[in-house]
Amino acid sequence: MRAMNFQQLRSVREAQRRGFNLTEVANALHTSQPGISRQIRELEDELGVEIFVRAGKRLTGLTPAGARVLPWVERLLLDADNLQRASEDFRVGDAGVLSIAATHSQARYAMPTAVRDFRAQHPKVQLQLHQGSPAQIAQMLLNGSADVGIASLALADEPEIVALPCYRWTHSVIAPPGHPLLDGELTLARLAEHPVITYDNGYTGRDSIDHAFAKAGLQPTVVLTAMDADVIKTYVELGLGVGIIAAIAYDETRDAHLHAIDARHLFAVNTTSVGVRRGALLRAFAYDFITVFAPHLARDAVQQAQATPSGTPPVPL
Amino acid sequence: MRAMNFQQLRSVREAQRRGFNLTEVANALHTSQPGISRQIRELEDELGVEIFVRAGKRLTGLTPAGARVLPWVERLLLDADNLQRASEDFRVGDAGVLSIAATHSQARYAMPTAVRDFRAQHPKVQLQLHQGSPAQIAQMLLNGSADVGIASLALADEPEIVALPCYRWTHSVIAPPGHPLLDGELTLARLAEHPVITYDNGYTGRDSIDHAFAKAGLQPTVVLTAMDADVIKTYVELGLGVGIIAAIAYDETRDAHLHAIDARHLFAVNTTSVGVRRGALLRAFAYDFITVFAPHLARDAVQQAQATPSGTPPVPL
DNA sequence: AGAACTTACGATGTACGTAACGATT
DNA sequence: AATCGTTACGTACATCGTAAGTTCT
Repeated sequence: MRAMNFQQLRSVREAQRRGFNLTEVANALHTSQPGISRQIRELEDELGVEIFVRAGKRLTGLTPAGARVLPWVERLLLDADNLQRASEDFRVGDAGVLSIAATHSQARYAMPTAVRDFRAQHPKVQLQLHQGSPAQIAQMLLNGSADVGIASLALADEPEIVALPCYRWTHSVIAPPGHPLLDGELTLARLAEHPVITYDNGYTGRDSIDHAFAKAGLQPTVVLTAMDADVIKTYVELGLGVGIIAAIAYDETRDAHLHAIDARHLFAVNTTSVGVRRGALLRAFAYDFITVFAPHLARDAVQQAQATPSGTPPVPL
Repeated sequence: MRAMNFQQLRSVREAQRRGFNLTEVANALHTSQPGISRQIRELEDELGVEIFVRAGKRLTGLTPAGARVLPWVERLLLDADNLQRASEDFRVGDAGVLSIAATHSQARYAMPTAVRDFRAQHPKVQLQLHQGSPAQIAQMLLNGSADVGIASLALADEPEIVALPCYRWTHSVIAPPGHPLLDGELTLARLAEHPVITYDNGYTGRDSIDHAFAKAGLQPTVVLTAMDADVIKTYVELGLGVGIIAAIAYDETRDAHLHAIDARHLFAVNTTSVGVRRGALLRAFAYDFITVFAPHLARDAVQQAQATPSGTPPVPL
């Protein structure tokens, strides 16, 4: 009696993730390519169903059966991880690794106090802080390389990720001392007369900036974009233009050589969210971190949200 | 690199189900007892956590870690079944076995037309009809020996079972021709003057019968109880008393030698539910059966309900 | 003494990597 | 010709059942 095993499941999952290239899968799983080939065949035999479409000898895609079956493979492997993590809480108690993926803005301006408090509470937990775009953060959550993601609402696009709103923030305009924008009322029209430096597409509320200008029928000259406010500030100091950054990124004492004007009346309010993979169990301290970062998100609330709330069973049909 | 495997998981699950008696587990899983012992040890080693409490050599209970870990073991095995079933739909198409557990009343009076229609739609599906008490039905759903359960709302007690209301029904009183109860208005007080024959505790709305009498401060003489209306009718015919049965169980032509009086004004309305295990994927035809039985329960609606709606993540804390 | 779990051991079978082969681009 | 997947094969290791050993009731 030969039964399904986890190595087979991993092979199949990885084959899909790596675009059906078994050689690549073998490298990723640190084993030989013929081994992978066999594992996949064996699972297909076991289930009595072809999972992959084979064009001659190459794998080129998923069969309908494969598409139906794969979500369950993912779920099974996710649950296997959950089982491991559930026992880790007992095995090593309050020690371990917490991997957080965040955008630069969050890591630099929103998270420091939470990280400090968390470290005090859990000195034995090693923190890994990964930076990336919201899309990269989502990817890290999905493949398990990050436990917690912190970014703007963009995470909510992915159905397998639960995004929990943490706090709301607005933009500020920054300019060098003496800049004409600093006098008088700040309007979109006046702002659009100057060269603008702001965030890259997809980052930190860039959408709401674009949207506001578009809605007003204005086309500002964006002379430079960057992933983070520090870079933007640098170029604003150099006189390349005025900056539009998250209000939280301006510090009156540290950034004394720049002036900030509240711009909350110009651009839509933004929301920062904590993202976690749906259905994934986190270590106890990971839930603690979330609570430290956003006090209204207690463990129960997060788990409730993760449990699979909206109609998203692994199998759509 | 030795990894977790399903046999270990099965051993652990079965050990809990069978009250920590490994010899019994070994029989249930058709293997040797030392094998089970090893499987359990291996999983504990793998997870680095003791799952079972050992008093000397015997297993006596779950450790706190075990209690935390076991729901994930269950989930993993459930998902493994789901994976199998998902592929079965492709492997054998519209063939297979559908196991339905129902109370006698449901099987005898509510299900026949649904079964007939279902058989016409799915001639290649073998139907297994199991009878049992609501508690037994719940048990069968939980251990996978039934796919679909049909019973009164009692199924809803178990959080791992989703009970979907199907239809509502009321009771009738039956009596032999010429019985004094047949003349005049039927009241609880008059009913309580006669010996009563009705369902066993826990069956088919027995609760609502008891409750109605208790609320009226009456204590009827229940001279005989049975699991099903056929037995009750037999003894009512013999003149042992008047019967209280589900209205649906009285057929005017077949039961011509008995008279029925509508008793819906005396006892609370009852609800019959279809129960399925939460988180379990069913074969496509199983969803079809549910829809045939209760047309408002389409596949999507059932799956939605199964997905884990109310806050019941596998791990409570 | 008996029931229940563990340890020990030997046979069977499974898993995996290397190497050779076949097919596709 | 190069890339990619399959087949073949031998070794190493894992699994499982039997039998003996140990501990608790």
